[in-house]
Amino acid sequence: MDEAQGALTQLRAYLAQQNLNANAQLPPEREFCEVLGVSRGELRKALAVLEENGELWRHVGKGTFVGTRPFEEITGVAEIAAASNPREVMHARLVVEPMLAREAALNATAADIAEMRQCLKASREATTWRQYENCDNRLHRLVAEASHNTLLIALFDTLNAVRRAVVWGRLRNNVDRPPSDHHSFREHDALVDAIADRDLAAAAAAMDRHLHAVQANLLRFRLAAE
Amino acid sequence: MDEAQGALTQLRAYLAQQNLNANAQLPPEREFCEVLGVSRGELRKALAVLEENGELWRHVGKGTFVGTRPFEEITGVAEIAAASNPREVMHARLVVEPMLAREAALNATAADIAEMRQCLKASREATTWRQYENCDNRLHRLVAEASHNTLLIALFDTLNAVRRAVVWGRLRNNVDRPPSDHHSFREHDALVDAIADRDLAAAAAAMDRHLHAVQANLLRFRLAAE
DNA sequence: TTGCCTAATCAATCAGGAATTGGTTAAACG
DNA sequence: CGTTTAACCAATTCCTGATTGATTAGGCAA
Repeated sequence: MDEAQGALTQLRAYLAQQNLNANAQLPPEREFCEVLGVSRGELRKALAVLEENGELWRHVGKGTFVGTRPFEEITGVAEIAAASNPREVMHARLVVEPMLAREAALNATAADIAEMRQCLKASREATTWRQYENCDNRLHRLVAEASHNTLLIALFDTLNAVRRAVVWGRLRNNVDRPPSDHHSFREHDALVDAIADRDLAAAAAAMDRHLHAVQANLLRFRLAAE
Repeated sequence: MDEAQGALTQLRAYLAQQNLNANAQLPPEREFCEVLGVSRGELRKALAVLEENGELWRHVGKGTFVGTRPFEEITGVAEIAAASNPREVMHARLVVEPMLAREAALNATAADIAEMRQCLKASREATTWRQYENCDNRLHRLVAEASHNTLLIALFDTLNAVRRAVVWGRLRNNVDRPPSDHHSFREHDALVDAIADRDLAAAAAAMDRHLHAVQANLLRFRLAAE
C-alpha cells in the first residue's frame, strides 16, 4: 500500500519542488523513473493518475507536460473533404453564407463595398471561365471579409477549401466564356446592393437565392453529364 | 518577336499535348526549359504570363502546378486564436450555432436526441465545474453532430477549438460546483425540447437565447474580475 | 497463480541535413 | 542593349536517425 503509492508521492513532491509553470516539459520516463528511484511501471501508473486528474498530459513522441492537454488539432482540409461530398458542401454553404452576407450588411465599410463592386465589374469582363471563377471566389470571400470577424473569415476559408477539394475534378474548358446573361451576374449585383443598403434580411435572402441557383445549375450539369 | 513568343507557344503546346488535369505538377524549370528547347529566362517569362492568367501557379520549393493557386492553407487554430479575441468568438458562436440547432432540429435521429437527454442528465449530476464543462461541450457538439453534415461538424470543431484557445486561462476552480439553478440547465432543456419537437425556429431561438445568456454571464465575470 | 520488474519492441514525433525548386543577381556573350 | 548562362538565395520537401510514450513478453519472487 505504502509502496504502491510511493511513486505518486515522489512524483507529487518532485512537481511541488520544481514548481514548474504550465506547459513545462518534464523528463522522459526512462530517466525520470531513475531520478525518482521507482520502476518505470510505477512511474507510469502515477503519471496516469495525474493525467486523469488533468494535472498533466502525455503524447507519444512529444513527451509529458504540465497542465491541461492542448485542444485536438483540427483535421486537415483533405480529410474533411474525403469524408464529405458535394451535396453536403452545398448544404453547408446554404447554411453559412447567407449568415455571412447578413454580417457583411451589418459591418461592411465603404471600402469593402467598393472592392465588391470592382469585383463585379471584373467578373463581367472575364474572358474565360477560369477568370470568372477567380472573381466569383473573390467576391464571396470579400463578403466574408466584410463581416470583419477573423473567426468567421477563417470558417469561410475552411468551407471554401473543402468545397474546392471536393469538386476538385470539375473544371470548365478554357475556350468558352461566361455568357453575358449568366444568372450569377444579376444575383451578385442584388447581393452587393443589399449589403450596400445595409438591408440584413435582403442580403441573406440574395445570397440564399444565389446559392440555390448555383445548386440548380450544378444539378443540371450533373444530369447533362450522364 | 517570333522568338520572344516562341517559349509561350511551346509551353502552350506542351500543356495541350499532355492534357494534364488540374493540380498536376509540371517539370522543374531547369529540366523544363531543356525539354522545350528554350532558355530558362524565356521559359520563366512564359510561365509568368500563364500564371498572371490564372492558368498555373508556382511556389518556391514546391514547384509549378496547373490550375488556380490553392487558397492560403488554413491557418492553424493557434494562429486564428492569436488573431481573434473573446468578443469575436462569442459573436461567431451567435452567428453559427443557432443555425446548427436549426439543422439539428431538421435532421436529428431519435438516437441523437436520446444522447442529448442523457447529456443533460449528466450535466445536472456533475460535481465539479470541469465535469460540467465537459458535458456542456459535449451537448453543443451533439447538436452539431445531429446536423449529420460532416462539413458543418468540422466547422463547429474549428469554432470550438478557437474558443477554447482564446479563453485559455479562464478556468473555474475545482472546489465549487455548478449551482442547481444554473441558467444553462433550463436553456439546454429548452434547446433539446425544440429539437425533439422538430421546431426549427424554436431550436434556433433557444440556442440564441442560451448563447446570449452565456455572453451576459461572461461580461459579468469580466466586470467582477476588475 | 499473482504481481512486479526489466527489456525489447512499436509507433508517433522531432531534429538535422541533403536535395529540390522557384526567385534573383551578376558576369559573359553577341 | 538584350540574352544567355551560371551561380547563389530562400523556401520547401525528403530522408535518416534519435527521442519518447505505449505496449508486450519473459523472468522472477512471494
